Amino acid sequence: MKALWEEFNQLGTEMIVTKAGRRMFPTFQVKILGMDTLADYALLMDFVPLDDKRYRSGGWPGDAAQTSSAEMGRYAFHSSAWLVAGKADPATPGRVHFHPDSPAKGAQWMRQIVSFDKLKLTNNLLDDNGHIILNSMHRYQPRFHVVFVDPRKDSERYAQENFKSFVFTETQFTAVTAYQNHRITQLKIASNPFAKGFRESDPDSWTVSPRPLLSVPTQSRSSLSPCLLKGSPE
Amino acid sequence: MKALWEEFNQLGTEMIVTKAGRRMFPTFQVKILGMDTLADYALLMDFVPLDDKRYRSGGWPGDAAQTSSAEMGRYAFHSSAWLVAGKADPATPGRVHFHPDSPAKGAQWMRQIVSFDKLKLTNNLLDDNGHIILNSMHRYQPRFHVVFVDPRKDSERYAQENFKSFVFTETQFTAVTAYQNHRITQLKIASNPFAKGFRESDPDSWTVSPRPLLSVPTQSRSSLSPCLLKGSPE
DNA sequence: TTCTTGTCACCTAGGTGTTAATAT
DNA sequence: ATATTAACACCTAGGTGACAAGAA
Repeated sequence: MKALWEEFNQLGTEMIVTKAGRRMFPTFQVKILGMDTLADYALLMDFVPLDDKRYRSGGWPGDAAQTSSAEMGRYAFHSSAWLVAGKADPATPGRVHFHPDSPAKGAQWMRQIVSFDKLKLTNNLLDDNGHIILNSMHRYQPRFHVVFVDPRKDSERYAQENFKSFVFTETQFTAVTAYQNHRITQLKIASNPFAKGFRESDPDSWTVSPRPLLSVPTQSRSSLSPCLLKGSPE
Repeated sequence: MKALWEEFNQLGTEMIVTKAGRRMFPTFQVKILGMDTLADYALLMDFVPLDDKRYRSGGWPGDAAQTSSAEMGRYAFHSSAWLVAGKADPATPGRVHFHPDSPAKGAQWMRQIVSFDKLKLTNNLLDDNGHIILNSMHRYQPRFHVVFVDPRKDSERYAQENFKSFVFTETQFTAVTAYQNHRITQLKIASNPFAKGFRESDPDSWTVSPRPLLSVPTQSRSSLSPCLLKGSPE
């Protein structure tokens, strides 16, 4: 699903945040290699601000080249640019999302793709469902962490060497309470099965190729320790 | 939910088995007390034959007292008795269902009621979904086991003392591919939320009392170590 | 004006007993 | 005859963006 992340990223990925908590789409998922089969690991994610700015939806009525004709919708006027609205709001409570299967053996984690589809984003500063709290209209970079559960008694001493972090730049996004770029909306509708109700193309054409994905297999992912991971998040 | 199990048991509980696997209803669930908060435990269930017999649906056309008029359905003729049809079929592959949260700390298990709602029963001898395999038209007794995960290196030596088993006789049942006793069918429809589509009573009456449960709080559960458990399965 | 909230129709995903057809 | 199977309508449970109303 790396291609899908990059397709969103080229448009400027947006993720909805709600009071109750909203899943990410695409889902962040990884294929893991190189773990000690018999050792225990915890897998988790967190989110770091990409900058210290607050954004707002900008209007470029004249930019007809970027936003041509037909696919222009209600928010098309907003979709052409993000403008800096000022300094970032106060940082949200820093939370971490443990993959619910944590802890588990290396063999278990490597058996198949690990999916963080239970992770939810919220803009409620007082959330007590354990969801990730983000500021709307701010940009974030998801991070993935692997923590080795050290069996030694004085494991605290080795905390620094017992985890590795990974960043996939194509998964960065802007948190929003409503989509700003109409092209993002259309791509979500086209690719998220739960949004199928808003598709309006000829149903027959979906039968053969359910998703109009770009077929650009660009290899631009970044990782702090690429040797440990195979593939990339979905 | 102990009252519900007993209500079914008084009629002769039946559980559907299918090729794909079918949940049990009621769900087996327990409230646990007395664990070591910091120790690891695995929780699991298995099923033992209650006897070495095969049953068949018997008909007592004359028993009008038991099966009176209105609630008689298509299988009413069958519902009045179970007849012994002969010796038990060859034993099914003996399987065990680990609660999916296993292993976990005692504190985690005791935090709330533990529910075995992921457990599924099948009659497919070649099942490879890890479901519990049972012979249709045979009677079974569910068992619940608590296994202490011994941190000692030679933990195998203490295997015998590191687990305890519990039996609740009100959860015994006959495995079937289709319900035989029409009263069981009606009680399932009345009490299982997923069968709500088959309820046909006055919708208004459900508003106040969603389930016509018996209010007989008979205390007849058996347990090999009652002191460890509080309450009973649902 | 711009952003946020709550409700909604419309989906996915999967658990029910029913029913008709098939198997034993 | 009796038991099993597979397709089905009808539910629960919850994930979508649209939309109208509200807030800043």
